[in-house]
Amino acid sequence: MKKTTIKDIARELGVNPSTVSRALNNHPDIGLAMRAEVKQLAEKMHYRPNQTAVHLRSQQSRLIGLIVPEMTMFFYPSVIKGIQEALDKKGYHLVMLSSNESAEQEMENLRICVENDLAGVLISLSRNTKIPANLNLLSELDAPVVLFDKVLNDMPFDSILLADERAAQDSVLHLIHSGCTRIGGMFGNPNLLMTQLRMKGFLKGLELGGVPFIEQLVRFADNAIDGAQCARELMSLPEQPDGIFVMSDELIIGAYPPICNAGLAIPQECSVICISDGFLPYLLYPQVTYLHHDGYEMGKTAAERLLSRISNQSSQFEPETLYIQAKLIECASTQKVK
Amino acid sequence: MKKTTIKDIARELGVNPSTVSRALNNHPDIGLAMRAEVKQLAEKMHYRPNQTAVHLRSQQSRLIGLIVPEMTMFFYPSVIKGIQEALDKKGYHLVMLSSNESAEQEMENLRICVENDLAGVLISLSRNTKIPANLNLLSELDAPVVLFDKVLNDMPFDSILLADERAAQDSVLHLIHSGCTRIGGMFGNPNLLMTQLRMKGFLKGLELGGVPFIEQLVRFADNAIDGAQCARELMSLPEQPDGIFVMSDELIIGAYPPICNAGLAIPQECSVICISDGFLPYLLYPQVTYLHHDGYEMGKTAAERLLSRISNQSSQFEPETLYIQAKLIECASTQKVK
DNA sequence: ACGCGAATCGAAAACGTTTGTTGTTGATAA
DNA sequence: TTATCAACAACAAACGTTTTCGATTCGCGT
Repeated sequence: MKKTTIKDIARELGVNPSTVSRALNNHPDIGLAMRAEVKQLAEKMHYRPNQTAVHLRSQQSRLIGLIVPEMTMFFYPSVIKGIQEALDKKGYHLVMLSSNESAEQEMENLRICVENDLAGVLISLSRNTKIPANLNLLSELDAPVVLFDKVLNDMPFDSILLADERAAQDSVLHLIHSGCTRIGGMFGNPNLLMTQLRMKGFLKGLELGGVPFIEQLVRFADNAIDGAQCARELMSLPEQPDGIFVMSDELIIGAYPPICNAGLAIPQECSVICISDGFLPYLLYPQVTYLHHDGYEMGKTAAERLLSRISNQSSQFEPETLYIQAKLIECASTQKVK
Repeated sequence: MKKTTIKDIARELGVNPSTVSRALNNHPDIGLAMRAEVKQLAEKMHYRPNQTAVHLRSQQSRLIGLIVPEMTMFFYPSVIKGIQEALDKKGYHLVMLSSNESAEQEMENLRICVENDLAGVLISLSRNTKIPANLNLLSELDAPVVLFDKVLNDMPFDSILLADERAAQDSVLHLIHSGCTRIGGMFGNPNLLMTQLRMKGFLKGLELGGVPFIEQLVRFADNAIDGAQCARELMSLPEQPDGIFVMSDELIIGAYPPICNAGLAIPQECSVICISDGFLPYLLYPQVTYLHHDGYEMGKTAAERLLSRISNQSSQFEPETLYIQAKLIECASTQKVK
């Protein structure tokens, strides 16, 4: 069944399409009688405005692109939820694209955003993205861009980040206050800004807490499997750690079983703390204390910022970086002292 | 910077826009020399076809809608991954909408699909959706619809379902083969088709295995919290179960801790099996044997079916129901006999 | 009676494509 | 030479809106 258009209504009523359009949009030029008549018929004919045509004519879309490296069960579901709520409120909708951790696929996704003339784009960068290659395509996109979570330095866009350094620092300090003196750390790929910041916070925490940095207790792993291996190495050292900071969900999931099975009592002999989306720590046994990396909050913040950039499109702007603070959620696994 | 259009290229070359369009689309009417010239200039001017205009003119979109009840970390991330891979291959993109378990929001989302003239829609129904209310809006949508996972009976659409009954039956039989004789069950909302089917499989499994059905050992819970409560009740019965079937991820996550803490050795005194997306069972301790409800497979199947309906739009069709088989993944928690 | 400003609506162009039709060449065949 | 036919490209309409610019009517004050 063909959809009814403005023209159909106009023909039926013997008026001009422009009149129908104005009537439906409550334009003051149209008399109240006519408005009512038009609206009533529109209702009766199940008229739905064709957003594609609106978009083409008005030159502004109500679609927002979201590009993520991979659709994992950590973090991104809650990010998406946050984004959607913010967008819904303003009548925008979400187009989901995945780069699969490939810079090429990411460019391809950007091309899709350009071609579909999306109103704005939210990006969490793939781990293989280098700056200059993607930047020219990004400049073709004259829509606002907001980066979140996975970003690179010196990009001319708004960024939403976890307060990584602070979260790592707080984690370490919490371990120290629980009585730890030999603190290990498990980190992700050292090329990532995120890793560097959390490393920095880790060191700062040690310094502030007056606890020495022990290089052998620090490991870098790219994924859960690596994480498990590193954890085994760590726990089989002659002088084991009495506290471990784990930088992410992906790592804790691999590292925790080996840590638990190493023969040390948790948390009495070895405390564990991590930075996490907040779901895993409840499931692992014993439960893990963590600094909550709130995906919902981050998604919401990113989307709101993007929308505000869209409405103030014209005005020049300085790119800003907003930080989401991580909150400490305490479970059994660090409560060494009573 | 304004985007270059076909008109710009045409003006630059002193030819008609239609020639440019045909040249870019390798229409045989255009000479090879002209084609090359056009393409070269298009490249140089960074021309990107405006998909909105293409869509309006050709009357076919390359956007697919996805409506889910809620963006949870179980199941849907892998579903989305499966959908995206299938869509990507054919050059379609995904618009994500959430109904938040509300029938009204779901209708609103459908309206969005209609207004944006999406090429097709994938729906996992909200738990509050009743048939007739949404059906008239669904009929306005002249694009194909495929339902998956959460569906209702007697809807004139393709459906992709887990082989629920079979999965439940296999679960129970596996418990029985492990030596269980007093088998409990935890189920979701009894109004859901999914619950009814899994209940049916549960009963069939008992029958086939020659083990009696014990009504007191069966519980219904709407969510994880309820699940925990029900599990406590179950485990505090005078005659405890020696095997428990749990119908879903949402329930096992609430129910497992009480089950573990009830004083029975797992799996020696009480075996546990569930139907799951496949992630939780590895995290819980002790690990849980499960029948794998593969979201990726389901998303892929649903998307492929939708795309095939889209290409054969014209031909009449009989709605079909496809079943995804669940595979048994064995962990420690049911291996009672050795 | 004349002019003037509201009030209401119509005509047409525009957004960027695609496509059916028509027109212009140049070459080939009769 | 003329008719015929490719080959190529221009013209114009169309998709469904919105919006600029006019056109018409009516009431009212002078």
